Formats: sequence, structure tokens, C-alpha cells
Amino acid sequence: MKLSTKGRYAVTAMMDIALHEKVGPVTLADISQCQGISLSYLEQLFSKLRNNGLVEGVRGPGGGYRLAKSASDISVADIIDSVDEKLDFTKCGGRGDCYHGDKCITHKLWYDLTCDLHHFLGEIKLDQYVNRPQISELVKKQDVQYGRFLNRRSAA
Amino acid sequence: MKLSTKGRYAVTAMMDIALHEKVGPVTLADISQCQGISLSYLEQLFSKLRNNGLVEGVRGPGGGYRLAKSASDISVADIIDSVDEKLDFTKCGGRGDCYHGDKCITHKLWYDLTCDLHHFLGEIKLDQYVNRPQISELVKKQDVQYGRFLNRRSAA
DNA sequence: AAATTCCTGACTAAATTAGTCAGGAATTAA
DNA sequence: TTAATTCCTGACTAATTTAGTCAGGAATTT
Repeated sequence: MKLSTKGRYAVTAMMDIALHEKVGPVTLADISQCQGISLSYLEQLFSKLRNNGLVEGVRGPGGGYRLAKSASDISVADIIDSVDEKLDFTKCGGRGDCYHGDKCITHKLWYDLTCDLHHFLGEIKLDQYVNRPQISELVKKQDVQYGRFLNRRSAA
Repeated sequence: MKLSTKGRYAVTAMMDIALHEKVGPVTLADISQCQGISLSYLEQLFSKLRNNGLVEGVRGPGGGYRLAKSASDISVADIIDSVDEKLDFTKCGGRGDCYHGDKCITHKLWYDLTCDLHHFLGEIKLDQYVNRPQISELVKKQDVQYGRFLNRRSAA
């Protein structure tokens, strides 16, 4: 049971945007370079994030992506659900027809587990990590290292 | 984030064996037919389960597989770990070198999540499900339907 | 008008998952 | 001792998913 890079990329990118909310929209090119993710691949992921109402795109120079709602309103579950199809351990998609139209002997096990994990990830909101001092430090360093946001007038 | 059928098959098969502990060893052919899993594929999975000390094979007629330790001592985490490689959400395998030798901004998130899930699955032991009346009923029906254990002298 | 950035869809490559096949080894029962 | 049963092993193939590429268009700003 592993997390695909798809889900990890998406959460990382969303975190990056949340961490720079005050500076203004963040370009995918920036994220691509700084986080080491293919630009085209990011575009695919953000297409889904956009359709799921988590981010807004701003076109043209100075544009980029910004959060479509408050960071305290976006959970890790939201993000993974958006790009990674489903957060589901059952075979039957939760319908309970996994064994000849009936529930199989492990149905309840996977169903319970899915609920628990969903609840767990749903409780983790982006803002919880934005406000961690350790992470802020890390991000500052990275921004300097990659020269991000140098020729940008502050949007806040 | 999905569970591969590998992990689901393994847990289902282990549950099947645990549910028939009193009858004696369970053949893979039985499990294959009753649970609808390819026999050869089951053999691959049981090779791993055996190497991880979860089951014992008994060769020859009347043989099959039985649990290598008490059902109260086998957790779902044990089973998934055995066949499904790892139960890990971090990119770095928990080492913390996911961003140029340092921790990436989402490291703690995935690390915590992995610990939680591992703990959660580690608490679920096979015997908890064996003793559920609903499941016992279900299994009895299935056994009759597939004519399992008819020409077998009781091993208990 | 030119640069920047989002945005879309089709395509390809690599990895993983799922499953097949052929055959051998141990054990039991006739 | 032979035949049947079952585990056991390894190599192979097919299908699916993941990851990534590519080409080009649309909106916006300077």
C-alpha cells in the first residue's frame, strides 16, 4: 500500500502555494523547478485540482495559481481525492457487492479502514503546516536558493 | 491511494484459513475456487506469507496451508507488509533525505500518516473477525455452496 | 505586439500488477 | 510402489497504471 507520486506531488505543490499565499500566485514553472516535478505533469494535476475547486488559475505575466478557498478549508483528503481518483480500500467501491452481489468476508474491514483514513486525512488542513516555524524557515531558504519572487511587486 | 488486489487477496485468503482452523489445513485450490483468485497467483503470495512466518504448508493429500501462529497474533499489517512490500507513504522510505538530502516540506505529514496507519492495521488481528457471528454464518453458506471439506476427517 | 502563463489533448515510456505456464518435491493412500 | 494430491519454484506474458513528453492554443499583462 503506497502513495503514488501523483498524490504526493499534488499535496507538495498545494503546500507550496499555500506557503506563498501572501506573495501572490505561484507559477507551475516555479514549483516544477523548486520541487523537481515535471512541468507538463504538474499541468495535468492542476487541471484536476482546478476542476475540483481547490485552485484558481491566473493567466498572463505575473499570473500563476492560487488557492480557491482558505487554506484552513483545504484538507489533504481533498487534494488526494482530486488527483488520485479515490481513497478507497474496498474492492467494490463501498457498494457491498464484492462477493457475487453480496458482501465479501473482508468487506467490513476495508470499509472501516477507508472511513478511518478518510477522516484522518480530512482533519489535516493546509494551514496547519503553513504555520509551522520549521517549515517557514525551510521555505525561505529554498526561495532564496532558487531566486523566487525577486521581480514581483508584493501582492499583499 | 488504493490497496492493490495483492494485499486484499492475501488478507482474504488468510482470513479464509483462520476461519477454517478447526477443520484442518486449507488448500489453495479451495481458496482459489471459493474466493475467485487465480491459483498460481495465490501460490506466489503464499510463498511470501510462508517466508514471513505467517503460514505453514502441509504437503500431500489432505494437506494445505495453516496459520503458523495464533490468529490473535497475526495482524492485517503483518499480512500486507509480507506481500505488498511496504506500508509507507514517504518518498524517502522514512529516512528523511527526500529533498536534496534533507527533509522535504511534506515529510512529516507522510511520516506521521504512515505511523498512524501502521498502528491502526497492526491492531486488527485475524481472530477479531473469526469470532464475528455474521462472518461465521457467511462462511458456512459458502462452504456448503462450494462443497468444501466434505471428504475430510475432522482434524480437530 | 511580444512575453508570459495557464490550459488542453494526444501521445509515449516505464513500472507495476496480475496472471500463466511448466515442472519438481514431499506426502499420503491405494 | 505407484498414483494422486498438494505444496513449491522460477521464468514468462499480458494488462494496467503511472509518469512523463510534446505540440499547440487562449488569456492576460507590459
